Amino acid sequence: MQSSPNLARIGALLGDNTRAQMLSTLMHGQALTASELARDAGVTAQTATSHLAKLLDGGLLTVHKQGRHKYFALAGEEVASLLESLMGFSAASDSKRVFTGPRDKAMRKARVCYNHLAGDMGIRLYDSLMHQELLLLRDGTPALSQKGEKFVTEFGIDLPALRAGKSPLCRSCLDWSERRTHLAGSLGRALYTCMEERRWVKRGDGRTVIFTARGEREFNAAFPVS
Amino acid sequence: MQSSPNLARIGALLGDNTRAQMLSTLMHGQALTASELARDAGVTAQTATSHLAKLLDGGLLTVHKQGRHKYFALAGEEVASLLESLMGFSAASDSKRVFTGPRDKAMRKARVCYNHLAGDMGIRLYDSLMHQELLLLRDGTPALSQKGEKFVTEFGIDLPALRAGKSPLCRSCLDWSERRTHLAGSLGRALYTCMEERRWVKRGDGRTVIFTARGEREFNAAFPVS
DNA sequence: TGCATAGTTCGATGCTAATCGAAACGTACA
DNA sequence: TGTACGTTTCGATTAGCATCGAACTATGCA
Repeated sequence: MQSSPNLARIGALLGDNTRAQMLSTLMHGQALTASELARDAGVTAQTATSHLAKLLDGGLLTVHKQGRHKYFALAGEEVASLLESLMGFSAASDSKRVFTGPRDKAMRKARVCYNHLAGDMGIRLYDSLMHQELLLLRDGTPALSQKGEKFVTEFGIDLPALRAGKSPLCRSCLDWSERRTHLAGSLGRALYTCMEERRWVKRGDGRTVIFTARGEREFNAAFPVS
Repeated sequence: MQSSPNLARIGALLGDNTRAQMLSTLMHGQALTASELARDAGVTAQTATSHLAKLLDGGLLTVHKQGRHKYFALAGEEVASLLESLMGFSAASDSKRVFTGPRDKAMRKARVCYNHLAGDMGIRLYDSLMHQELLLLRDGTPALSQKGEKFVTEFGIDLPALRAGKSPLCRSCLDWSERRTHLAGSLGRALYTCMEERRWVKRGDGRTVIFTARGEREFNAAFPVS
């Protein structure tokens, strides 16, 4: 009768502070070991184990064993995207809490979301790609135009390698601070990686991304908006 | 440091069976009284009161008092859309549960999602509007073309009245069964209402929507796909 | 004015789940 | 082979919260 067990199940999974903290941390995009996650969340290893087992069972995480370590990561873009919208909703409805610290300002400008660029700069990237018609919407999902394929290849991206991967090339992801959509997918991640390699950006505290002065200049030149 | 309290807060709200059931029920789109929701969820009125207070406080519901009754409804499209994606995720990851009953089949074909049409038929509607260029994408969100304005007016929709309302005319909503986007917003709701008035559809169990034979024929004629 | 019904508040109860200490298991490395 | 470290299992404790009975307030109707 009720499809609610579904909802309650996933809700309960997200509803615990420790697990929420772990998921938040994993939104950075890196895979982390059980003990790193435990330390970060401020619980003992035993407790972390039980939480991670639940998150795995719920399909939110994947694990990959390496020697005596276990690396945990978000199960995929979909999970990241889901979390991003939840956090967005939460931030919006949570008007009591004032989000005006410098840290928050940096988060709004640029942050990483499962290894792709989000925040104001993420949206500028998306808008620019759209505006230059490097990216087109096909059935509601973004796709590279021929011009776009040429562009990203020249930018330094190995397109065939990305296509060979199992995750989709382009996905859109809803930005919580701007309520606008930006580019995710393996292409989104590759673009961000290129920016790191070019030293346009470096990671700040938490999920924040900091543009160097030169980085921002070159970003604006490469991705102009109207 | 952690933006997790946000996540945990909303998660905890959704993580209770009774509250999840209430939200599920409210996804039908109708506003219901506290006692109706209590009965539907199988709890006493006191319990329902406490849950509804929490959901209100969390920004998921709105209330509107009428005499000695209190009508509760989802706080808006965004909430509905959020719940829809959560349920979708849940259904996808929940591969143990087999979703093959006749009821589920009906749900996949057509259901109501906060008073607009979802499921297979919802997507056909969206695709048809796009294909006929009645609907265009502007900055990623759908918008009516001039041709589209004419079309929906002739279909029997009072466009100026919708525009006067506070909720946006067009929104896209992600369909959990099809993983595709369909039309929400006040226009989406108005189109569904028109279909009910024309007796193309009637409500079935839960959120299911049943097309009459004539209804489906006329729907297909009005909204052809490629 | 009085009665019925909708909704709320309070307090007590019971269940679920998070937490950690202790101890085990498994892998790496010397 | 032994030691160190990452991870897991088990059991006991505890805290939070959903639930309901009982009593209260508020609204509508006769």
